[in-house]
Amino acid sequence: MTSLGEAEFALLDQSWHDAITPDAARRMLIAAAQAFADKGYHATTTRDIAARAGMSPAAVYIHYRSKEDLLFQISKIGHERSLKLLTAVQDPDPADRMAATVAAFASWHAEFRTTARVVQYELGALSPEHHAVVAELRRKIETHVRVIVEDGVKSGAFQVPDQNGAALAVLSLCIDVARWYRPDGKRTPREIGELYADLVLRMLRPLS
Amino acid sequence: MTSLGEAEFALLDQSWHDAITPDAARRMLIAAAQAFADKGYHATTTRDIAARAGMSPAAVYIHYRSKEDLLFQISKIGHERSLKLLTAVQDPDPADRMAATVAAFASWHAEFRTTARVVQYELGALSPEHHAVVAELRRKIETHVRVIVEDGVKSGAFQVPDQNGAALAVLSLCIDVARWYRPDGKRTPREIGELYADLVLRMLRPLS
DNA sequence: GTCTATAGCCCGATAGAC
DNA sequence: GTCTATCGGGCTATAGAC
Repeated sequence: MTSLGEAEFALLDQSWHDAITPDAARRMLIAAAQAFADKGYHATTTRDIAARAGMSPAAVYIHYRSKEDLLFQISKIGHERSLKLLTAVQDPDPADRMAATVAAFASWHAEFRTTARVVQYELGALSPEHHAVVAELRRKIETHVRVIVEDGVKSGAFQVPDQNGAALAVLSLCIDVARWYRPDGKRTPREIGELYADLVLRMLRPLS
Repeated sequence: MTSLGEAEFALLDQSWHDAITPDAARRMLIAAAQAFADKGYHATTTRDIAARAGMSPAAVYIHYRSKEDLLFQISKIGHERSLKLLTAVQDPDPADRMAATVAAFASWHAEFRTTARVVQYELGALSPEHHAVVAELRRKIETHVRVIVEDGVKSGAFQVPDQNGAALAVLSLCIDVARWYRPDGKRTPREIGELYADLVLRMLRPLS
């Protein structure tokens, strides 16, 4: 494993520390998240996951029911994390709230790109029952952003012809960071958050 | 097959008519594109593809070397199509050119969502040699958009703190349409193009 | 060009020892 | 809780008849 891989493991291990115990279960989940993010769920074998975690293929089934169960845990907790990120922003001014929300949401998709890619691109691999759980979390995320746009339009801070369309574009912009971001790229996650907060405020600001 | 599926087939058949002959090869390629877009490359079996095309599993190998070859044809021609879409816009005014470019690029990702999803989300499944061919086309697409931003900044039509960052955001916004667009959604591809052209011009316009 | 049949391989998941 | 060994099945691709 490269030192970049080790750094990423340490970051993810800290990030998942509260949610998953014991250690072996967490190691397996992080291995799965990295494999799913790299190659996609269907291209990943349970043997891949076990090898990344330094265990035998059968060890996957000690802590998880199936490969899909592993995906569900990553997706569910990942969605809960990103929703919590949004609800933590409490600024009463709509423009400030939008800027802080976009900065947090976009930079999360860069910093936790591994988790974010699983969250955003592997929905279709979930079982119908598990997909329904995650879809409910996604609705909450979408509503949260739409409300900020609506508040801004009410207060006069924003002026857009299509509020739902604008909210869709804001979410889309942040989510797509998980697709193009590379850890060795020019911009840090924080810089991406700042850049995007600025671009979104320009997009929503009233025409002068 | 549903009537929606038949309508989509007719659209794609027309779209691929010039590029792929004979008919059986084109039918197979369209079947593959629909399967890859629905479930992803790795989740799609050659049996799926053949069944969608109404042929036997072995028929895939009459016109294509492998499953990956089928993916490469879709990806390469899809990238060429979307690049051609951009170079067709020739307006001398940077703001008008950007608006027309974004409208065309975003609406293509909606109307040809099936092809676009393969183009944007299955790069990792290409062989290294095939990936290199497609990566060169992607660089041309990125450069094309970056030049419009630069021209607009030079002319004073645009004012942004980070030109590369702004070009990245514009491309990202259009590409992500392929992820969220649904044919039965509220907005037509044309309406999405118009919405996005407006939002992008707001984003790039000088602060007053 | 298209079919049926199948070779050869690898997958997800389980059994049972320790 | 982790291992080795393996089952049953589905996969990509090919062989050979028509």
